[in-house]
Amino acid sequence: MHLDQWEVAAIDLFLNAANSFGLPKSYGQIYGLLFCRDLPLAMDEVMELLNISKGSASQGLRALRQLGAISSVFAPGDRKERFVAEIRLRKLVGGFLREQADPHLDKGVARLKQIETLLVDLDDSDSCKRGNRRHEILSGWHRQMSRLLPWVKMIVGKSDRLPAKNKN
Amino acid sequence: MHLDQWEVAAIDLFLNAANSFGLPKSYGQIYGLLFCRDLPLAMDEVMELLNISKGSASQGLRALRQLGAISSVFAPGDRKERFVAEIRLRKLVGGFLREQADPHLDKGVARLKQIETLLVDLDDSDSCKRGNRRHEILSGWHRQMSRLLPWVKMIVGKSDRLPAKNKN
DNA sequence: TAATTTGTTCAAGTTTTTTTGAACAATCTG
DNA sequence: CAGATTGTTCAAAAAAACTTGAACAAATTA
Repeated sequence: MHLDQWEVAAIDLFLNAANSFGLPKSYGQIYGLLFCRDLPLAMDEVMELLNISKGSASQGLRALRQLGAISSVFAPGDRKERFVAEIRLRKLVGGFLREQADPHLDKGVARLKQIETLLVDLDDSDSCKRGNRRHEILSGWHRQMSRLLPWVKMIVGKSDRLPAKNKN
Repeated sequence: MHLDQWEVAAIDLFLNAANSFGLPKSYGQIYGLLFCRDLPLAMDEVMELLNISKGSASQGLRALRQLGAISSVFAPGDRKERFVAEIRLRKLVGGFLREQADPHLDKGVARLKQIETLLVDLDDSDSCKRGNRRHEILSGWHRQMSRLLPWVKMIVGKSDRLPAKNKN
C-alpha cells in the first residue's frame, strides 16, 4: 500500500489549495488522495496512506461530505463506508459557495441591520450623516456580491460538458 | 479621540470579513476604520483608535496599500503619511484577485508541470493512465478558473457608477 | 551634530487553529 | 453475550498565525 510520486504531488497541490480556501490542510490531503483514486477508499486506508490520525480522518471526511466534495458508497457485504471524490468543478464550487459564502452574506445582512440601529438613536448629526453614507455603500456592496454568486456558479459549470474545441 | 458605536460595529464587520478572506484581523480593523472616516488618518491615530501596536499598524497599512485597498496622501507641510480607504468595490476586488488569486493560479501551472514530469518517467502503465486522466481534469479546472476571474472583475464593477434608481 | 519625528523590522510572546489519540458509542459476528 | 469492527468525540498537545515592542534606520530640525 503506497502512493505514487505523482499522487504525492497532486495531494500536495490540494493541500495548498485547501489552505488558500481557508480549510485545514488535512481536508486538502484527504480530498487529493480520493481525487487521485479510481476506487473508493475507507477511512483506515486514508489514515494509513496519508499518515494522519483517526480524528483528523473522521472529521475531514465528514466535513468534505458536508461540502459536497466527496460522497460515500457501501460495498455490498462490507460494513466499511468508502469514499470517492466529486470531480465536477461545478459541484465543488457550488458546495463551497453554499457552505462558506452564503452564510457570510447572511451574517452581513445582520451586521448591517445592527449598524442601522446604532445610527437611529444618534444625535451627532455629522457622524450620523457619515454613518448613513457608509451604510449605503455597504448595502451596495452586499447587493453586488449577491448578484455575483449566481454568475460564478453559472460560468464555472459552463464547459463541464463541452469537450475542448481544440488541443492547445 | 474616540470611535462612535456605529464605527465600532463597522470595524468589527470588516474584522470578520478580513478573516473570511484569509487576511489578518488587524488588516480588517484598519481598513474598517479608514472606511468609516472622511479625513485621512496617520499611523499613530490608527494605533490609538484601534489599540494595536506599532508593528501591526505598520505592516497592516503596508499590506493594505499593496492590495490597493488604501492609499496614502501627504498633508502639505507635514511629515506624516496619512491614509484613506479605497471604497470602489471594483478596485478592491481587482486588487484582491491580482494579489491573491492570480499568484495561486500561477503556482497551479507550476505544479501541473511537475506532475507531468513525474508521469513521464513512469513504467506502471495503469498508474500512468490514471495520472494522465487526473492531469487533464486539473488542467480543465485551471482553464475554467482563469476564465472566471475576468468575469468577476467585470460583473462586480458594473453598477459602481449607476446611482440607485429608487430609495428602498 | 545632537535631538526629534516618522516609520520599519523581526525575535519573542500570545492567540488561534489544527491534530492527535484514548475513551466512548454503536453495530455486527460467532 | 463476549469480542471484534467501525466510527465519533473531545481534552490536551502541537503547529501555525498573528501581535507586540524594543532596536534600528532615515529624514528633519534646531
